Amino acid sequence: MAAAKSAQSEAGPRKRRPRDSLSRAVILAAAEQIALRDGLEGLTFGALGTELQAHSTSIYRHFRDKDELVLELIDALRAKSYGDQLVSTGDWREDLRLIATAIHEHYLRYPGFAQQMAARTTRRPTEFHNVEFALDAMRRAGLEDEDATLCVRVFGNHVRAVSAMEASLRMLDDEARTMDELAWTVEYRQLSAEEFPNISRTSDKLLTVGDPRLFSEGVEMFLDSIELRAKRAKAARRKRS
Amino acid sequence: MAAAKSAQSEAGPRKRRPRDSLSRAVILAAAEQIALRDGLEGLTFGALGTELQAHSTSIYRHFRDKDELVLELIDALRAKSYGDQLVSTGDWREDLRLIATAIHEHYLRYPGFAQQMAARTTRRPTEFHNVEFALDAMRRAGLEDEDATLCVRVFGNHVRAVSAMEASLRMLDDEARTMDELAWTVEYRQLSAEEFPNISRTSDKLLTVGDPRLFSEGVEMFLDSIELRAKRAKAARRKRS
DNA sequence: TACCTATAGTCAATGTCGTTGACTTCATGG
DNA sequence: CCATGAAGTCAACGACATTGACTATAGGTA
Repeated sequence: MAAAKSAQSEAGPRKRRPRDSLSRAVILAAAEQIALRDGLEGLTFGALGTELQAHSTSIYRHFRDKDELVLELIDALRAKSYGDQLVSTGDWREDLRLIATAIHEHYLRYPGFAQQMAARTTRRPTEFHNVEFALDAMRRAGLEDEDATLCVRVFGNHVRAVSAMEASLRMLDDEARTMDELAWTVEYRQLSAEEFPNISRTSDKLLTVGDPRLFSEGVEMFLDSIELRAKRAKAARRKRS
Repeated sequence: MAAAKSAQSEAGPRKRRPRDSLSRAVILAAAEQIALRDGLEGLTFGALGTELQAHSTSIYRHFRDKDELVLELIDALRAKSYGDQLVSTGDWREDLRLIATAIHEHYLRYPGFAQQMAARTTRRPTEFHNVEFALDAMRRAGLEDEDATLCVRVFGNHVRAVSAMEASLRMLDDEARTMDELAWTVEYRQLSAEEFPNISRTSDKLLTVGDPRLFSEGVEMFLDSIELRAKRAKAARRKRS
């Protein structure tokens, strides 16, 4: 109730931040701290202000709006997380597993950003590098350029979309998640055998939603499918010549 | 400036809604109208109040909070959209295409709900029916129960996740979407051929993010992969006996 | 050195949300 | 015919992003 006007914990006439002590880099670092600690929903201008010991609206001197800040943050996190890990092993299957795993783990590390990371194109070095890396693996698998560009997109969409969905599962409140998981181990076993014969027969084998095997098996199925396409292309080439 | 206190467009002392004229069903119908017209972001309690000609907070007499309302709405839309369309053709590939297409189209029809529809388990008849339908197709494809349950999940996750991602693309403001699409037709063609040889070579063949071929090709790749698994299982059975 | 000015940080205010608690109305049934 | 409580209303709250007016200050210029 004394003199302290704003939410400064200690007394004293809260001082103004020194000039030029804020910058995009400083703000992004603070944003990363908050995102790691509280998730994306905790990343508000208010929280940023507290973290920076600055007024929340000072951020508008450096970013046009929150969207611009979030996009920059996504790119920074991506570069830091797997920007330097993508080194070819020489084995195309292993390389595609590598990039899929890197993206999957990255999304699960920042589940609050997963949705935006999956859907948007950042057109930044990290993204270019990913595409180049995957295209090269596809070529070594034996795909023609047409198939390679198609498969890069289909495979990339799969990896990003499924990772984002898994991530969004982890963002649910405990109550909702528990209910959802329970459904697959309880409710599906109680369905009538006449109406749902296949579910009844296999109900003890049904996987729960977040089962870790799902992602890796999905990747393997794509790899098989790519190999099949390469064989077909090879056969077509032989026939033509 | 006259007597009208609230935002009623016409004069007159806005009347109270007759007792018991609201119900979950009435509110859900209004919510669907708004969702169709303005998308999920337009579905606010304020908008619901206007649509119903009722006070926004009256809704709390029928739904605990907004989340409960949204989940109910998702289920209603799903049942209406493809609850009765899933009739087997006898051809397992065609059946899996059928359910994939139904889900894909449904998600694109309600892009604002796609994220929530993809991630959450509703454990309602429509969902049970989908699983049963897909399991049956897998069995007819020749998969053992272990593989069938796995593939149902992997395939289902793929379809829902990719559809949700495509849907979320359509939710971006025009500005962001235009920029993102332009990237694939312009910026990727300007990358240096030394640093990104594969991109340079294939840049005229790169598909744009929302290309309709991507979804159907992804489905076909999965179908090929499922067929391959079935063949392997058959071979293993023959060997064993 | 003393002043100017562009810029960075601050602050108060606005508008949009979801949600709450205190009201008012009114159909029912004792 | 009044008491009860459920259904609709309303004002207010707190969180949020964003805006425009302000104020202090670093760096250049006279």
